[in-house]
Formats: sequence, C-alpha cells, structure tokens
Amino acid sequence: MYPNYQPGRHPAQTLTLNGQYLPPAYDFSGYHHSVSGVTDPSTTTWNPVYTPREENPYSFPGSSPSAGQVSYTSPELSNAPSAAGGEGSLTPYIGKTRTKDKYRVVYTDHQRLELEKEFQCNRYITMRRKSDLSVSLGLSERQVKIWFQNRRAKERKINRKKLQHSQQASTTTPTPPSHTGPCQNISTNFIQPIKEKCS
DNA sequence: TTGTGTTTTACGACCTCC
DNA sequence: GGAGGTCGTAAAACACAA
Repeated sequence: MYPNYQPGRHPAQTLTLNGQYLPPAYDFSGYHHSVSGVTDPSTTTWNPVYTPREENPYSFPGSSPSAGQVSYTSPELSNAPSAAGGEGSLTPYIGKTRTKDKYRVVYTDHQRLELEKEFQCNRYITMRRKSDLSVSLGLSERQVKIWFQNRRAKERKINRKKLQHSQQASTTTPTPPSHTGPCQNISTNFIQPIKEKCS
C-alpha cells in the first residue's frame, strides 16, 4: 500500500518500485522444490494441519494476545480452503504464539510458482490480485500478503549480499576502469527480463 | 545418521498513510 | 483506528557434508 514507506529505523533499505525496480537474476531452483512428494498438487491433496487465521487473529478468550496462548477457534478459518484443514483448534504452544502441532505449512510447488510469477510482475500485490490468488491457490489473503512481505525481505537480503560482495571486490581487487570489461555483462545479466505476462 | 547451515512460513513490534 | 509496510526472529523444513 505504501511502496515508498521508509521506516525511520531503516531509511535506506526500501527498494525503488513502480516499474523502476531492477529484478535480480531470479533463482527459482535454489531450494527444495520437491518436498518429498507431499506437496505435489497433481497427485496429493493439500492438507495442512496448521490452520492460520485470516484477517481475524486467534481468539484469546479471557486473555490478551501477549499472553502467548493461542487457540485456533475462529470460524473465519474455514474460508481458507487449503489452509483450513478442518482442525478447529490446535494445541497451544506454551510460551509462544504458535501452535505445537504444526508450526507452519509448506506451500506446494504450484503455489510458490504462481506467487513467484505474480512477484516478478509486481513486488507489491494489489488487493484484487491478492484476492484472486488466495482463491486460485487455496491460500488465505493473509498468507498471500505475508508471502509477499517475506519475498520482498528475501530480495532485500539478496541485494544486500550482492552489494557487500561488490564492495568487497572493489576494495580488495580494484578493477581498472574499462568500457569493454565484464561489467557490461554483469549489468545486463543482472537485469533479467520478465518472461511472464503480467496481467 | 547426525550435525550444521540455509530457506521458508508466520508472527510481533513499530511505523506510515488514509 | 485499520491496513499494510518494514524489521527481527522463531521454528519447521530442507540440503548437504562428515
């Protein structure tokens, strides 16, 4: 909603947006994409145990959220087709605001792929697209929102690493200025065109 | 098999904007 | 005041070397 939001604590870390963003070389093969067959959407049913809330946090009967006791009893949870696995309430994770039975779910490859596609089009998802994705992927809108938040954080982390590496390289082995050197290739390789059609 | 490091979900705290 | 942004962090899930 506020792409130019810059928290006072970290004023220089917000990326440029609104079409000015330079997408990094997207690595979609870095991590587990075969989650032991469990997450194959074509062959298995998506049946997470963990039941996240949707826009309406856990109910805290008789206690404040800071108490750390959680019970998933909100009826709105049934609106999230995949995320609401039917478990009405889960065992509270004592001392933490998490559940013991299932701390988090693992998204399917298909869900990740579709989210990534959307992310490559827009770093910030619109409310409409969020709603569409939540329906098509069987995730709650909150999950989609959090995924985008985490994805942006991941990208910032990657960019910081790249920056550090480039700075280290420039200080340790200063390369002579050259207009025919590898820098051209680096710059062109860094900006990979988005192949997906953005709607 | 196990220990360790990395990545992925999910949240709380804090912030800005409307 | 609510929605959604950032950050840091917890813990599960996973990869991989020893």
